[in-house]
Amino acid sequence: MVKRSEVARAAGVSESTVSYVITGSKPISEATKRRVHKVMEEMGYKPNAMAKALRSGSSRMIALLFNVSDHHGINDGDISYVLGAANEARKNGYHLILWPAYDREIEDAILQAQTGLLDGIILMEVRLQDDRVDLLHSLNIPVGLIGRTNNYETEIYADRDFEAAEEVAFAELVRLGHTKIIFLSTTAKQYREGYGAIVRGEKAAKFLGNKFDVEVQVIHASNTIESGIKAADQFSEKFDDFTGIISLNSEAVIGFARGIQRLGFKVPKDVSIICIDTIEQGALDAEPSLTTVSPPAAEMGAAAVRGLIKSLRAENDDNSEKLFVGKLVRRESTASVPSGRSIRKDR
Amino acid sequence: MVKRSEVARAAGVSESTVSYVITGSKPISEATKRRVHKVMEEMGYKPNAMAKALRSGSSRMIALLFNVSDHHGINDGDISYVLGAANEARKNGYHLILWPAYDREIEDAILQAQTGLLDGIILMEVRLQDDRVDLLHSLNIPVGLIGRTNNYETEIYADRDFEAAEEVAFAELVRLGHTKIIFLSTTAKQYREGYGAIVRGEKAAKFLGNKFDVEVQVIHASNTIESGIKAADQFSEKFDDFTGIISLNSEAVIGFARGIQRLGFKVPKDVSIICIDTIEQGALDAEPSLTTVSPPAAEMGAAAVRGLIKSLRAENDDNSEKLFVGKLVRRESTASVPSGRSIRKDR
DNA sequence: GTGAAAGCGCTAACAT
DNA sequence: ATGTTAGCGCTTTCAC
Repeated sequence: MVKRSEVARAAGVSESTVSYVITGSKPISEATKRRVHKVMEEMGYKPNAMAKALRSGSSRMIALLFNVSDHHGINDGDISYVLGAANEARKNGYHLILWPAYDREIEDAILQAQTGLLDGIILMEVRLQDDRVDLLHSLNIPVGLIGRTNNYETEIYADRDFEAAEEVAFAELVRLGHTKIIFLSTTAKQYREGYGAIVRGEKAAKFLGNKFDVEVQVIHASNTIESGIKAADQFSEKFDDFTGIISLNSEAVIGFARGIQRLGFKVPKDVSIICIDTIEQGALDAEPSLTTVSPPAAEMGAAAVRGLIKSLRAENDDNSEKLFVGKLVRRESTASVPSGRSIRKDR
Repeated sequence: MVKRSEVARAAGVSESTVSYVITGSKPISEATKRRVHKVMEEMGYKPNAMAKALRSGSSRMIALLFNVSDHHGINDGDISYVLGAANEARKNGYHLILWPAYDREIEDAILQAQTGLLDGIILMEVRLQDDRVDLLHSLNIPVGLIGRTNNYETEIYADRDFEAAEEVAFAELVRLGHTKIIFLSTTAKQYREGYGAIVRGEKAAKFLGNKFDVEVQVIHASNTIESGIKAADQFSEKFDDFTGIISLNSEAVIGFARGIQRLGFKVPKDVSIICIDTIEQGALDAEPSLTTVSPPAAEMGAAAVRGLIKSLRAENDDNSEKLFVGKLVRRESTASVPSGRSIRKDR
């Protein structure tokens, strides 16, 4: 590896001059610049990243903490958030370390931040009250969130605008004539744990029910197909006059769609379904394919990283987008309510 | 940030002694060790990672190049390989940088390896002849593969043992009485591009057909549900007396299963399906759920990283596992061929 | 516009 | 068993 000093000698200048040429931090004559560049080129000089990091006190590394656990499978769709984040980091001269975190553990990432390995940390699956966020703040470790806490005004984050996203879904169903809408959420346990998506999502559903003057009922299911199928039973027994489904549960909705069809409901003839939070692939795999208002996951991952990097650079970030809606993609699961509709269950 | 010299002063020893205590590279008296440790603890000393990296000439960073493109969607299932890799890196004191690569580009990763930012690179979607591998070798940049080239004997890699995996599937179908088996592969284009999975997969299928003395026909489809549905037409027209399907195509198989059912074939009553290469979630989402011999993706990602790290440490790696089979998981898509069976198409 | 020199925090060869 | 010292490759005052 050829180094700075060798380049300097070969170019007949001092080491510091080479630095100035590279960083542009001082005015250097055109002639010298050219000469130095030429020598660097010829010698195949590559500046050493670790030396720069040591000197500058910044590793340009960001860790993205990716929660894994043995209990529940990984959310395949999360790869989009992660890739969006990694891509944005690279665009800005940073690098994204993928950091598997068991049980939301954060200690080892903190340790590495304190050793100077990490300039900052990105958190996913944020709760309204999130110990991890508080802890990182108290240690002065820069954090960006995909999601957000209750007091997000002071945070760096990128999150879904659940109300706006659901409003798109409600508007679509209302436009199609639906007036009785089921909101398929996750379990009470997860609600209690305070995941922003769930709490904000349910709240928005109720609010929008009023706003659009339609009846809204919430059904809970855990994030599995099985659980969705069970939810379909519940639907059939208690809510079989409802015609619209808006789902916040990317897994269960697949089972739900299957379940109600097994019970004799036609999708979309009898029941229309829109997914708010979804794995795109799952929505495509489902039968019929599901209409969605999907989160722009890659953009959100990118925005969280961009915000974090701006803050690391002490740049202002006031005008950047922090809340994302997502676009309505109409697929096979939505249709108008037939005039004079009444559900027939073919059993 | 408290540093080495401060610890040394506070403990009344020299800086190097502190180093020896930490690295254990020289014998130090128990008393001194204890004292130094106590002081480090009290002062909250954290060794600086960048200084260590500079000094040691090793960043302990590995980049995993993740191919992305605008043409074909990302394979959601790949997250398991990536997480397995990241996890293994951390276990060994390394860190995995997720590196999105457009069009299989590798130049910027090479550059960063040359700046000392990267100790090594992990490649996915490896082709039998892979320019990227050759290039990295020629530049003396350590590489690990998830997948493998034609001359893999000298490579660090973790790959599927396609023949063994398919043998599990063949054996299962044969056990169930199937004697006419369709092998659902990907497109001719991808075959020509020389992806190991496809070339080795098809070859193994033909070999195993002979070995088990069953008839094998290959059907090609691109990696979409639509394409799988079309393949079902082909099946119905030309191969409707075939009763077993073994699929190497994780996307198309979902459409294929749907397509043949629409055409009146019952799964698994008339046709049994086993997936060799699959996204677990997709196999669960499908209706009926699909029997699989899935790749142990996380293990494979881990093995590739482990091999690379061993090589970076100049350790011997001869006895480690490089080829992975995967386990048969029976689900709803497989059943015995009814005695005296003949396919009825209900149309 | 350019150079000399100090130092980021660590390690290890060479003392003692 | 412990200390002295040089230096990893870079940046950045401070001089001229």
